[in-house]
Amino acid sequence: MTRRDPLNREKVLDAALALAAEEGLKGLSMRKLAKTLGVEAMALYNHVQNKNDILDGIAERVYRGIERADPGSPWPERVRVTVLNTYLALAEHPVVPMALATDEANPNSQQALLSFDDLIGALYEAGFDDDGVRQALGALNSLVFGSLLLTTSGFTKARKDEAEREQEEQLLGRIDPAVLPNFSRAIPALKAHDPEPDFIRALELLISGLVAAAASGPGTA
Amino acid sequence: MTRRDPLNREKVLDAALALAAEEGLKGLSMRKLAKTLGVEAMALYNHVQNKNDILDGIAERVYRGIERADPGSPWPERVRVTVLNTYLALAEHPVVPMALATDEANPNSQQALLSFDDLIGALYEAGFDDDGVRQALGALNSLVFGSLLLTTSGFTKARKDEAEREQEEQLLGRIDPAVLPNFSRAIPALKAHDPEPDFIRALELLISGLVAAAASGPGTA
DNA sequence: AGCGTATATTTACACTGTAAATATGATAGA
DNA sequence: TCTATCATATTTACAGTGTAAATATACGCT
Repeated sequence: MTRRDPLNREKVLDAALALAAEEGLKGLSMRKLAKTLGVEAMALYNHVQNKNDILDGIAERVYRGIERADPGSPWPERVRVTVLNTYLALAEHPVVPMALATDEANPNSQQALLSFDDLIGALYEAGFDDDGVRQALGALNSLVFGSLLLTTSGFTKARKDEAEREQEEQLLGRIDPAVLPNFSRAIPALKAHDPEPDFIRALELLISGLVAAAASGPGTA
Repeated sequence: MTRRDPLNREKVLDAALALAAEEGLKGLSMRKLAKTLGVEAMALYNHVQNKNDILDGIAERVYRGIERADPGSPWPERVRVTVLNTYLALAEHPVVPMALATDEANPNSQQALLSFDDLIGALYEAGFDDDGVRQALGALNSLVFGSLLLTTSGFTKARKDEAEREQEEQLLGRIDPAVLPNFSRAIPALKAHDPEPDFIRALELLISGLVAAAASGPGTA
């Protein structure tokens, strides 16, 4: 039953990205994905190795969309732009950091390594030695993925359905200001917020630290 | 078939923590868990609401094990100790950050909120306003979870089995130093490393930034 | 001794990913 | 035009998942 307009990998990845955007990583199943394409589940396997391959594919695609920093700009700016662009690209497709963190997608795709390469290049140029580069890279990466995952998961998730919102209300109601005085006080500020400005501030904090460390000697990040 | 020594919630959580330590979050299934307890899967439901309840339980238990900072110490030290102790406790049970990040466990358990409360208290004492507290808390949390998840997942995972190691070798072999000059150079430094010292350095970086921000005025973190 | 209750098992259902075998239909060659 | 080939899609199947419902078991108490 070859169709007049047969499937191909790109269409499968398109549909997967769309389905994951609606239903999340756990809602992305081969059968449901196939249904959105008007096909049976096993048909997908003609165009894709398996489900992990799909996740690898969408991760690689999202990484490909990351705008690269101007190689001529000073290194702190290169770090800032590379990290921020990575954050922004991944934030548009929360399924990707999720899949990377749960090891369902390969974090070392060729496209991902390109971004890493830019970042590492900037850090070497800053004067860090190998250990310093590893530390700085780890810190920046941690901030990106931590921010993305925390804002996606229950900590501070922006999009909540009715049941979740109700459960949250219940939680806040059960909080005893005598037991958690500081948390209670901070509750209004912790309410769902645009995570991007907070991320940018944290990134600036980290970059300032890196600039200071780079100036004060090689090695220590 | 009540047994001479019946199950209880604590035993289930013990076994779940042990099984998850061996097989990871995805390897933790009700049937396998039951088997380690010499019981059928449905027996677990007499002591636990469902699988999410188990994950909530082990998360809460791990959070309970976090040593709290001396309330008398200066705020940067309180931040340092609270964050580090959180990191250390979660690092011993990687399944917990994983379950929190994937929304399979409740990140706002009573025990978790206790740690948050300490942290938030320290930040208010530092002079941050509500927004500053939210930003600083988010940055610290992101660093903790990002570090934990990245070192657990494929990015820089320490424990790898044979297949993974082989796949990694293959990946490194396919890297073209002309395409990824900086990454190639950094490969030796990126090899599996103890993540804890790197985390501590990154945390110090962040805390330094917070100290500076707190001194320079209220609000901005 | 026998009843009630807490606990454990059995069975069942709707899902999951995917291997293997089969069917379909478009295309290339005679 | 007929037919053989081959890429594509479907069907069937299996082992696994979480868990609802019904059933069986054995303990403690009166």
